[in-house]
Amino acid sequence: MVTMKDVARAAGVSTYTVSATLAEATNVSPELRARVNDAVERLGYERNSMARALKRGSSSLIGLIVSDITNPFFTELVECIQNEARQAGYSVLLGVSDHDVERETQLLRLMRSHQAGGTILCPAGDVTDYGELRSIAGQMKLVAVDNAAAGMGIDTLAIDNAHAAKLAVEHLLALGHRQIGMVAGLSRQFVGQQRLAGYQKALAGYGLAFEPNLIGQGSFRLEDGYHACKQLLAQREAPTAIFVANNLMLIGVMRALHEAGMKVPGHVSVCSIDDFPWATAFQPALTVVKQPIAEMAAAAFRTLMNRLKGGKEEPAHAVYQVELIVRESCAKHL
Amino acid sequence: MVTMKDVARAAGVSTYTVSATLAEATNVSPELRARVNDAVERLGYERNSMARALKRGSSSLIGLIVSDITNPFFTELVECIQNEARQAGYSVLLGVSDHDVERETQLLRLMRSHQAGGTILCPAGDVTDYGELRSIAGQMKLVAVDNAAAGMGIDTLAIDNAHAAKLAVEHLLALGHRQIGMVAGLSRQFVGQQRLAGYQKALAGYGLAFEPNLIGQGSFRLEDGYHACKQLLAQREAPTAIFVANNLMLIGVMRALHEAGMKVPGHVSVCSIDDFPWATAFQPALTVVKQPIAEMAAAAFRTLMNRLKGGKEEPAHAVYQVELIVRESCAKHL
DNA sequence: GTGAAAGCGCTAACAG
DNA sequence: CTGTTAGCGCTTTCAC
Repeated sequence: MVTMKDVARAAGVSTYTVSATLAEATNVSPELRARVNDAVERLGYERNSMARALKRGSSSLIGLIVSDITNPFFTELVECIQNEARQAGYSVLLGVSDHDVERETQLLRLMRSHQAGGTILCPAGDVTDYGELRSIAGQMKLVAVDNAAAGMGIDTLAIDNAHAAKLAVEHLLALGHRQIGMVAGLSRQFVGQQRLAGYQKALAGYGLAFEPNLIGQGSFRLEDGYHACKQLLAQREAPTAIFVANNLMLIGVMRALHEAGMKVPGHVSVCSIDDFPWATAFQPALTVVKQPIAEMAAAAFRTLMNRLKGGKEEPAHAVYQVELIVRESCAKHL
Repeated sequence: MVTMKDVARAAGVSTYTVSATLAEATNVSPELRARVNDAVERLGYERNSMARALKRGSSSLIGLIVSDITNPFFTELVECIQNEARQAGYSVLLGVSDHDVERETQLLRLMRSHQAGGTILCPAGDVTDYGELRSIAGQMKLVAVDNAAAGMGIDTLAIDNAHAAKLAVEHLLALGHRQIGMVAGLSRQFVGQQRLAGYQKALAGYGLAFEPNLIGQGSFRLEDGYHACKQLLAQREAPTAIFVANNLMLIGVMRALHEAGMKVPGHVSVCSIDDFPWATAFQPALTVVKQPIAEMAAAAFRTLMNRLKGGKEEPAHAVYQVELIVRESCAKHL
């Protein structure tokens, strides 16, 4: 392994000159600078980030923890944050919690151990799970996205999930549906709770009673959507429309519907939260509530950078606007 | 920041004892071990991976470079490799090259700079782009997956892309299609070249002439599929079937077909390479050639670990079996 | 404008 | 079984 010392020797200068040249300091004479660059090139030298981080007390790493990278929402979030980070000269250490608070905790420790100055976290759990979150994080800055609510003591960014769900369900209601099923998400997460609450609120707004049999419980995974939908279909009074709490479960729902020979929106209308590339390729194109992912990703990174630069404001909870995108998967109930 | 020294002082032992306890060495008395663990707990100590890596000369990081994480193939690959790595005590530093060889090179340098012992790379370019790959990598071990061919001087894992394409096209041929269009991928990548070659080979096997007008050129991105498909549809003699070189472009194709009011498989049959979760949720469910992603991911990681442990075999090129999964998107041509 | 030298926090060889 | 100590490669202060 070629070190800075080697480069210094090859260039006939001290390690300081090498370090300064690499850091693009202004006080190195053009001549030495050239000799250094030449030696770097010739030896194929690459600066050791570990030694650098150790000395400087901080690495150029940020942590990014998501619960499930195969969920298109998170995929895009990772893509966007990764981009932001690269442009700012940071690299991302990726962690996947698989919706497991335990594993999330380990990952947080890992990020800290790697001297990540900060971590963007898509929490797997509830606010109650995060009592010791601050102590795990230590000096590391934390920003929570998606499954986050005010009161975690850190900066958070999310949509108004109850509102998003309400929007979708009201769309169904406005089309005349009264038997509206829901494939709900993890009830121990805010996101799951709030989307269910939004559904109930929409129903209540129309003077409709909440019917527990119309709720299929899931945990945001594909298979959950599949099974919950089958279960819904088996009801005495099957729903004429189904609201699905996220896109991964929507896949499962569509698969179940497909298998059952149910046409969308002919037999049953479907809408869900989270837009994704496939939504328009579908026949019918899928009606969804869209979260502004790129915007949230950029803001999350910006928020983290602010903290890294020593921002001392009170932790803020930013709420992002969603948009109902009406396509073709919901029809009037006759 | 709490260091090992702090822990040692708090526990009334030397740093060695702390280090040994943390390393689960067997030669620390239970009593001291307990005192150390207690102090670690109390102080919220987390070992500094940077210092550790610096001292040991290697970090517990592996690099993972993919060209596009929103491509479900890569998403799943990342998911799988990430899982393997975690189980083996490694963390993954994620890089996205966006099909750009230049950026890929930078990422490789980055991985090296972070002391990644090895990197799993999904190359963005052609073999000719990799003359200096070894010098960029330095001591770092490299394993190439997906867009890789023998002769890169490193371990590679891939499917037989020509065969995969041939399989798909022959399926179309067997159904009676003779006007078969193709939405091809980046011609500067192996994968793109070989899938096109497979298409041509299948045609040749049926004594059919290659018709350049039936090829829509793309670069594996969603929009390419969309535009290439539109272009194909505008031909004097529009194809009765379309073979799409990857799943991201397939989205674009399905979107274009949807917009044009073309029914699948009524008006046009469609098949592509890469299975993905949505394929069965679609109506019709999509016929695809499936790559054994989990298997390849596990093998890639295993191969890398072998090199990390000093394996000295000749670089090998492992070829994986694909499988044509016939679903509903291809119908007999009447 | 440049060099020498002191550590950053940790591991491991050596000494007890 | 435990403590002491010499660096790992780098940045940066201080001296020239």
